[in-house]
Amino acid sequence: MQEPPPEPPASVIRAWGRLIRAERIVVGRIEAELKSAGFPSLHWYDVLLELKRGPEGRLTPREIEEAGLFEQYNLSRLLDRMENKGLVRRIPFPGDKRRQLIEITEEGKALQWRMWSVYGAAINRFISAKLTDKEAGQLSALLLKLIQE
Amino acid sequence: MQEPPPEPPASVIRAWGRLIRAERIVVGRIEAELKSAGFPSLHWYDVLLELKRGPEGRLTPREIEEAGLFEQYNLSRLLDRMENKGLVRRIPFPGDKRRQLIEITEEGKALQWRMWSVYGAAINRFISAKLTDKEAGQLSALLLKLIQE
DNA sequence: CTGTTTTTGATGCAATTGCATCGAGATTGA
DNA sequence: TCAATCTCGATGCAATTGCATCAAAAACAG
Repeated sequence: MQEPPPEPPASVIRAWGRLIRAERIVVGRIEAELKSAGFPSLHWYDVLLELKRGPEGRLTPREIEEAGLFEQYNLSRLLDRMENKGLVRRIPFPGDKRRQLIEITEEGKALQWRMWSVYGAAINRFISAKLTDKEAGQLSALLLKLIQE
Repeated sequence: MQEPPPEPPASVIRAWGRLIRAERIVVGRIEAELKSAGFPSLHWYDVLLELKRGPEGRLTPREIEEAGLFEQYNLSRLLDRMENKGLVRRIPFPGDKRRQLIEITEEGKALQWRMWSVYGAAINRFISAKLTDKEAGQLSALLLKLIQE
């Protein structure tokens, strides 16, 4: 015999609802800023930033996938689009013909840089302005608990 | 002359990254549970729940849109799909021929209920298990600051 | 009133995402 | 060694989302 699962606590349900809302609202606002400045979406930015941080500006698709929580098939096609725009370049992976390395181009680096000026300003406006440094730290710590395991 | 915008504080950048990650990870886990139990996505659930709470199980599309942060065109088509499955019904809005009321059906109510047993259990597993009641309250309070304005 | 503007919901079309599966190349295990 | 399995990335096709715009009805302004 199995009991029905206990109702989640009201505090948890409220936190969960706000997590979804806060994420959507802030992402929406930031995406709107990027778009109105003529830039592509945050996904593009994420790929560019990960690559820039990687050794020699290179990562395998799998690494990008994990870092940015992409689906394999979505990333594959996103990289197609980015390659078409000259932001990244696919190069062979030495010693394994299945794999490949994605390398950020100079153009890609430049775009990441230009996007950051808008993105950073948006973060300031939509997040820094609403939280003290201490509160931001508390928020990070709480969210980390959710991510772990 | 305009200064470049100051870099957002590291604490804020970290919190922002975690907000995105936490949301995606938890949504992903919960959606996976729902799907593997044969249920539709959280969007459907959100619509059903809002309707169930509304007076007589009825709301206008605009009200659902605002409550669930839907785009107008997405909601319009989501309601098409839900109506096709017999979960909701469109009825005329008395005194305004532009508007309409969306009414949840008995089938819709039943689905919301069955989904909740899986959804609630998932919330327990993925959130309640990770946060104390007090922490959930702190998280809500911090996220509220982000949402406001 | 009556012409203009606003609100509400729908829809054609393009872009993106999700799902299933594929082919090529590595890796494993008897 | 070599057949079976697994990993990596791509892709056909369906579903969903985003964008622009529309038509109808209501609200508004003179």
